[in-house]
Amino acid sequence: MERTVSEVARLAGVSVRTLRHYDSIGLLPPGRVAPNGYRYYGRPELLRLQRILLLRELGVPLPAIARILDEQDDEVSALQDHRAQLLQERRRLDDILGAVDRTIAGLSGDETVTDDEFFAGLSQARSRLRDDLADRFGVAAAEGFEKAVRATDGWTREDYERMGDEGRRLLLRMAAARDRGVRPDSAEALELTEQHYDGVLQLWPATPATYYALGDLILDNADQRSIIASVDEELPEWLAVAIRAYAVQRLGFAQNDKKTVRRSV
Amino acid sequence: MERTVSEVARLAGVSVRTLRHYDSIGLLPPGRVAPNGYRYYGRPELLRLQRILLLRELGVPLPAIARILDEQDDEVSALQDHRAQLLQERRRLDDILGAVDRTIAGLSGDETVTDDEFFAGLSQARSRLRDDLADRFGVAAAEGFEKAVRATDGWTREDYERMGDEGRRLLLRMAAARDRGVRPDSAEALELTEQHYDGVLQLWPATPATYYALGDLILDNADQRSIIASVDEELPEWLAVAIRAYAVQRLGFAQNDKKTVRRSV
DNA sequence: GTTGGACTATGACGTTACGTCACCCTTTAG
DNA sequence: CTAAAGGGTGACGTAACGTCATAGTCCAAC
Repeated sequence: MERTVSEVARLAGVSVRTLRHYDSIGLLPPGRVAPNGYRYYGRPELLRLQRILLLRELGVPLPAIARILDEQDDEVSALQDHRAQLLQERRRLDDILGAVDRTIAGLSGDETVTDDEFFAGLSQARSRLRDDLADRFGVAAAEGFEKAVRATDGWTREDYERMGDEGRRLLLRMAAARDRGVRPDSAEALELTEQHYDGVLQLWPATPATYYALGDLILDNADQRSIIASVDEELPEWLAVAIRAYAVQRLGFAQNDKKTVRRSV
Repeated sequence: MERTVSEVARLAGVSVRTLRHYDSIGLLPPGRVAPNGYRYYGRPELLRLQRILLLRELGVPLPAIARILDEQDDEVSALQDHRAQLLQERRRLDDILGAVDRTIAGLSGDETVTDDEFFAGLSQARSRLRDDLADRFGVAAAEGFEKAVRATDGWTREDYERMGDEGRRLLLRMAAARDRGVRPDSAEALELTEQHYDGVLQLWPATPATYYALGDLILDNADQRSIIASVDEELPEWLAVAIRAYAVQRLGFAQNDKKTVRRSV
């Protein structure tokens, strides 16, 4: 009843190398090893191999299989844990797929939105933002915004989309940090927020006070909020706190000045 | 405007090691390398890094990113190819998830089907199969089946499920072979079918003629067909041909004998 | 007895995208 | 001038084997 490696391999539908591998990691030692080093497998080893291969097909990593088979780890709960990981993997795949789709749509000119419509929409979004800025910070701030915007006159649609990607990447990193439990006023968050501040500066001559107040704007302004929320549902609140913390801790904005800003509305 | 490794790493949110890696594989050489070996990155490298990271987040492997950026490979079609691979990955994950769920359900006693119901269902399926065998091959064959079945008297539900897994694994390997374009009468298919034949022999004293006729049974008998089709939609037809080929080429069943079998109905 | 083909064995490298030492050299602030 | 940052180059580890390269073993045929 003893089988050689190649016989077992043929019966089980695996390679000889796989059997050698399983031996070397101690997952499936042969029942007997002849003096010449040849491996021979008996019925118990064949049965164990069946169980190994079943779990392997379910995507369970080999060390986990060893635990389940040897240490009498509960098979059901082990599989349930594994199932949870598979689900997470699938969610990650879905996220990536969504991002790929959006990217393809953007790059391929998005038939549903022509360039004209794109720029019209951009212009509309800008004027809504301008009005909001004027409401909050006064006409001067809105004019500063318009002036900075003029610097983008020569931009192509691709330029905008490239910049959008860059911003989205930053938001993704913030979302990842939030996921890891990073507080919005921690040093790590301030590092990230600094990049946000730098980005904002390129489009708007923000002062410590106006940057502080931006924390409110991204919560209230529908356009801004939805951009951020599209990356992570709970990111707007986190970013708002981070922005205020950055303005206070790194830009020296004092809470007392807050009224000044409000008054300038 | 030149940045050191750590500056670039901080700005882009990657590790220094990653930049060294990208340099070593030629994906992102620094704009300038000082005599002391220090790497310095300029604006073009930062922009390239942005594009690299965007694609990386989309799950594109680094060599593919290099092709896209350097060889002017069409970005959109490259992403579409990538998208197709992601979809395939997700399908694979879904398949595994389904298998895991079925396995968990089986192992945890499947509340929806009690042991009593399980054995009742088993008994029903058996009697349907027995009737089918009697119709096709005569009462003697059906009795042989019953006799073999008695050998499983002491089996627990787990034993049955273990054996079902074994059978399913064989069917999976056949499905994989079929997917690769293996013909059901090729040598490789005969190897696999031999294992099917061995398995059948344990439950039923098949003769070359009856095994040949089993090719029809798995197509016509609803229970058998659905078991096989649940693994792969098009497997029943493939296996039917493989069974007939095996009976002829390995068991020496002659086509002329076919009438004999039919007559015995 | 030997020859040859089939089978077996043991390394060791390759794969993916870096993380993590270990060890050494510059630059810079005090 | 010294010590702390920060930079550099290997080299190993990761998951699960595939794929050589090299060498010993077995068995049937001559």
